[in-house]
Amino acid sequence: MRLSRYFLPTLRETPREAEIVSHRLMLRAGLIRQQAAGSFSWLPLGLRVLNKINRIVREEQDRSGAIEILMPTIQSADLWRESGRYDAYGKEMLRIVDRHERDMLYGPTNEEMVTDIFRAYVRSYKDLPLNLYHIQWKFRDEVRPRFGVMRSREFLMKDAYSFDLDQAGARHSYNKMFVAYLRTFARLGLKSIPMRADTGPIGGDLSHEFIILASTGESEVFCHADYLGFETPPADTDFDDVAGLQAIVDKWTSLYAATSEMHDPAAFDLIPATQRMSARGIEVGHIFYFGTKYSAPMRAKVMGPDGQEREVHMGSYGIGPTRLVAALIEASHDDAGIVWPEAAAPFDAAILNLKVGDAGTDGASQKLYLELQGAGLDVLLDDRDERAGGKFATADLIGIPWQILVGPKSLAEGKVEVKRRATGERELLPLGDVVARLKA
RNA sequence: CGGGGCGUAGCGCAGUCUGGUAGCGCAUCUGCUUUGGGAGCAGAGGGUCGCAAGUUCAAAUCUUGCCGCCCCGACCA
Repeated sequence: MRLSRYFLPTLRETPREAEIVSHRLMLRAGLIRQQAAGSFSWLPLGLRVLNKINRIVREEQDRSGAIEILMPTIQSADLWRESGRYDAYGKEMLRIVDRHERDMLYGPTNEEMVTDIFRAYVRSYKDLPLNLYHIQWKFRDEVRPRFGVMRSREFLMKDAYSFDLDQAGARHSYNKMFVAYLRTFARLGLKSIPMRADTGPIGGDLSHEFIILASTGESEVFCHADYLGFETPPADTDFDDVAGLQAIVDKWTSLYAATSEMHDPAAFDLIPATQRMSARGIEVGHIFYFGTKYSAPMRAKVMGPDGQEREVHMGSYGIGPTRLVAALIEASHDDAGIVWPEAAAPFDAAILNLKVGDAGTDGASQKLYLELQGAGLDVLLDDRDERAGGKFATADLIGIPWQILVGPKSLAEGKVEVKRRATGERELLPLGDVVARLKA
């Protein structure tokens, strides 16, 4: 993409309403625009990041055996009356009446709807286990939206729903998501720690929040420092290996870890003092097992091997991609701007033509641009007729992992300077070596 | 929902107390000079001062009502 033809509205000054660093940087780097309280448009650069996150989320959901669908945002109130949640949910749910005076709602979550899909088609235990997920916009009419996309009213959520014949099966489904979540966050360059959680309005009796540590995090967390050294389950993990998965989950739940709501100071004090860690954290995922909470009132049953009908055991599993964008920034930024992990970066590399109009730098920039694209990289070419300083500031602000400076001085020796955003390291490389360096 | 704050050019702000020509910086546009870390000079464009009613010869400024946004608390992916 040529920056001169792109839509990248960066701001030099921080809009007044933005308080936390991720919100400030998202506005300044031109990722989002606020449209109302807790409601945001995603601008081109922000959408790129969001799409990259979604792709990783999808890959790990698919790897674990979950299957993608897409359900509507607007739901009928009748489904929610069946589960009893239409009255229970409260004012957070945005209720709408259509032209025929039918009660509708903008979905805050999809347990009822997915249960309806399930019961319409699945009759036999032989079709289990089943895990259906979608990535869809949700609306929760928060009392107080804040912190930009961290707590917005409209937000994107990956929500998965598992169906099993019994509790043991459901436990395995839960463990699959548990491992998939560990992998998803790790691939985004985040160290996540599963913490036992309150089950809240979704209900149920087994639940974990996945918390990433960030000094500006919204909640206080307490955990054993050894979690930071735990290894992420590898890509070739066998998700059908019941005992193997259970062993991974057991390991990742073996040490103390709790958010402030679930904190037990006595248990925390049992950790050796050097390994006691209290920090700030951001919740990026939440998983629940809730048994027959929905299958019972909604009569989602299958025939078992013994010829008996029984209610399926369910779980639900959420990740907020829009919130993850903010969480990534909270976890990784500096005074100059965002420092994207490579997996989430909107572009892999930026070429900075330091003297637009100069035949040498113009030609070299163009050549590099085509070469890097040909090598399969997403490249942003800063070909604006602007001073170099502005280009550096923009590139740092939007956090592209690699910056390639094409200026007349180094070019005189046939070289360009390659800079890493994360470390600030620079090296002078012959033009022809750039592709190999970035691919390495 | 309780408490507090703020709405003036795209962004950041001054002006409001004490009513009297609507300003500053950045951004934008034009020209020239510049080009290795947010350039310099000269010029230009851009405003229902959140909305409405009221007071007044006169309202960004005073009064009342409403709307929007932000922060703290309670609540939450």
